[in-house]
Amino acid sequence: MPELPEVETIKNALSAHVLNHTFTKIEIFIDVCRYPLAPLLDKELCNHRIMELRRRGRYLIIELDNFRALIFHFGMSGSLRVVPADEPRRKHEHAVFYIDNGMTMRFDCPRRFGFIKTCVLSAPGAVPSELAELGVEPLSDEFTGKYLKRRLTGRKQKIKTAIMDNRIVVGVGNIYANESLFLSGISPLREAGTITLRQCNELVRHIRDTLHKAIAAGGTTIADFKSVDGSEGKFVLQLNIYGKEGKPCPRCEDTIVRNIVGGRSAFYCPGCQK
DNA sequence: AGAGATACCTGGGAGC
DNA sequence: TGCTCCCAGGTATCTC
Repeated sequence: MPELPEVETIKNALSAHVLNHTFTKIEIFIDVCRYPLAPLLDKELCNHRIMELRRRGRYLIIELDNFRALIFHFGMSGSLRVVPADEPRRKHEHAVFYIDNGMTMRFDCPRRFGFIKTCVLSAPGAVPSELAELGVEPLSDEFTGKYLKRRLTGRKQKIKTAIMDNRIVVGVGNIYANESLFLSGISPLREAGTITLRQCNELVRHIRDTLHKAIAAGGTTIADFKSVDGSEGKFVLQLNIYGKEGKPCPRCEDTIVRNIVGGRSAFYCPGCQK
């Protein structure tokens, strides 16, 4: 699944192929991914220079020279690859962008959880209004224990739900949330507002740590993508708690349990996560 | 307004 | 072997 580091990777690799180029044609092959794809047929998206690629959270933004922008989200199975225009289309390539250099950029999304939106920017370089509410980047200096504590104060929702809320911090998925709560010794069921500053510091440290490990482990994906063959890399993360229901806790050997929190599986050790 | 539930979708694994 | 069922995931939207 494209996590935050992988979207960054996609952005960097894609830049070389599309920056300062134009799309000459856009084709869609299904009506709807997460949202309708018909807006991609807007002629304003073609024959305008691609000015900049940006990442915000798990969103990729491609900005054109006419205030138009494309916002990509890859859901859990989406990807972009750049291949020659005459290469046969794969089953789940739902949108094909023809580039003025003979290549195509293809949006592949088997589970259709991803999306492509179009938007009009208020100014060059502006944040699309759709993304204005997003919280801080987890690897930035803004994401500190103090910041987290401030955002959690007074919140009654569970801590796991809170750290997965992208209005607070972007890019913390279910696996990261489970793992970083385990490493911090905090139960996912804890009321967010009761987490102390000290625990917030720990949580921030472990979220960053887990992300950094994911980046390191994602190296294969990076290499593959740069070769533009689009093959998926092995995203390997050392998991302590995720998916380990019924197994002994690696820290205290109590039995790991699973609970549904915010509609998602929460794995935790009742012995050492309080 | 805050918080929780749900829809969206399909590949893949489990169970029969 | 082949069938059915259910689950995973992030976001937007709905309801309470």
